Formats: sequence, C-alpha cells, structure tokens
Amino acid sequence: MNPKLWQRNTQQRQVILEELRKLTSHPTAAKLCEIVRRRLPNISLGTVYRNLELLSQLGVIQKLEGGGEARFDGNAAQHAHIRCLACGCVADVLVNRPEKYPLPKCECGGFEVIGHRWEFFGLCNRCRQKRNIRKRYLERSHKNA
Amino acid sequence: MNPKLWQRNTQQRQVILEELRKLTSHPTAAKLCEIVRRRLPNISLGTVYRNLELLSQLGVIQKLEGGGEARFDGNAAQHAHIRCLACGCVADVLVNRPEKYPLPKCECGGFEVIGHRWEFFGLCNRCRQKRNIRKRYLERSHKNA
DNA sequence: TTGCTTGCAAAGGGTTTGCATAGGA
DNA sequence: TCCTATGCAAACCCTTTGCAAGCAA
Repeated sequence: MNPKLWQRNTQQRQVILEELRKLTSHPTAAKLCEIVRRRLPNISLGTVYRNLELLSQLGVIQKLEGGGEARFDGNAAQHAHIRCLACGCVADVLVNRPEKYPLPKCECGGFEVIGHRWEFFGLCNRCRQKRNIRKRYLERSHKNA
Repeated sequence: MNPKLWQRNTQQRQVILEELRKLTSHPTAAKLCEIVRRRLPNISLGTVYRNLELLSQLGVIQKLEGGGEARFDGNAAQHAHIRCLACGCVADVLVNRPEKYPLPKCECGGFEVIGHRWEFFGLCNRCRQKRNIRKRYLERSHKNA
C-alpha cells in the first residue's frame, strides 16, 4: 500500500490495519475496535469506522456488506466469501479452478462495470450442529409425547 | 407461490407483491410503499417491511442487500445484478453464455452452501454522464484559470 | 505551525418491534 | 369467533458527523 495516499500515518491507523491483517475472522467494526483496544485502550469506535472506510476506499482492505453488519477483510485480493445465514459470520471461499470463472461478458444496460463480487450464503459448521441438535431434540420429544 | 405458506392472504400483501412484480427498477422498501399507497393510501411502511421480509424468506421475491438501502426484486429466479456506486440504483445483468458459469466446486470450511449471489458494481449511465459533465467542466475551468 | 485526525457524544437513517385494533378464514 | 396482520409510533442499532483538542509532518 502507498502511505502517501493518506495525509497522516497515525498510530491508530497502523494498529487497525495490523490487527485486521492478523485475523481471518472478517470482524465487524465493533469487534475489531475491541481487539485494537488491547493495544490502544482509548481508541474510539468512530475512529475505527473512519479508518476502515478510508482503507477500503483505497483498496487496502475489503468491506463486506449485506446480511446485517458490515464486515472487513484485511486481504484485499479478489476472492469469494460465504456468510452464515444464522449467525452472520463470514469465511473465505476457495473456488476450485478459478481460471474457469473469469468476469463474464455481460449486458449491463449502459453501466460501466467497475468490479464484481461473488458471495455464497449458507450455514456454518457451528450453526448446522445447533440446528441438528435442535432437530434431534424435537424428534425425541415428539416420540415421547 | 403457495398461498398456504402464510396464514392470511391480505389485500396489503397482494398489492405489495403485484406492484413489485410490475417493476424492473428494484425499488427500496420506502419507494415501493409510496407506489402501493396509490392503491392503498393508508398502508404503513412497517407493513411493507414486514411483508417484503416474509416474501423474501419464502423465496417469492429477492432481497438485495449491500451498498446502503436494501432493494427488492419481484423476480425470484437466480440472476445477477449490478449496483451503481454513485446513486445506488440496481439493474439486472444478462450474463452471456451463463452455462459457462455453473456454481463452482469450492471449499467452504465446513459451511453448508445454500445459495450464491453474483453482484457487479459500477456506474450507471446517468451517473457516468454526470461525472463526464463534471470532468469537462473542471478541465475547462482549469484552462481558463 | 499547519491542518489532518482523534475522542466524544449526539445525530442520522434504515429497519424492527410493541400494542391495540382491524379483518381474513 | 379466533388469531394473524395492520397502523402507528417509538425503539433499535449500526454508522456517520460536528466540534474542540491532539499530534504527525
């Protein structure tokens, strides 16, 4: 990244980026603020929002919107994500043979296409287990009834 | 769609769905409420939100999140969308040779994949023209300065 | 010294929710 | 009649913003 793209290289901005890049959990702004506060106890949520917005505008990080709260990814490289419909958590998706999936030729009714995003949605491991436990419980109560 | 999936087939619900299906503009909840009020002047925004949420849960319509306000599409069939980064408007995308782009095999770290969404972003015709007008204006002022 | 950035807190704005009433089955 | 859905308005919650003070360059 080019440090000249912003005016001041503040400690807050550095720590926010460093901590985000350590994570693979695609945290929300609030969660990242909590983590950054271990190093900078006085940082405010507003500052975290301002910097995450700036960094994502610069293309240094990715902002993942949709499905509730925004989440952030310290890896700016183009890659797909999957979001859990139950708890909202986000994980990276490794597409097999991605060379088979170039940006398709498309008709976009006068739009100038700048980018694209491929998002999956489903149920994460933990939520699927919860659902199965619930199902088994309901089946059992039904039999006993 | 199966009317039994809900409990009451109210006039509000019918009109919301009818009006949404007439549109290709992917309206926001507020915009659709405005349109529905031509036929049901007393309908409340809360009712519109409740029904749009219900219908999208049932898979009768699509809810398009990300990039600000949610927008809704009366066409529930799987298809790609493009959103204008400047004004937020949404249009359908016609992917050429979609058979070349089946759901890819992927590793999703324990997720159960339920669906996917392919979203493009860019600038719509109108915003692009505005931008060009602005650019020409700035160039001209620069020359004159 | 300059003026961008921060912390704080309040405002904003889309969406959800509680409650009494209306109305579909 | 029964119980879901509505209208209204307040509450919610994530995010943005105004302002005085702080601090990088």
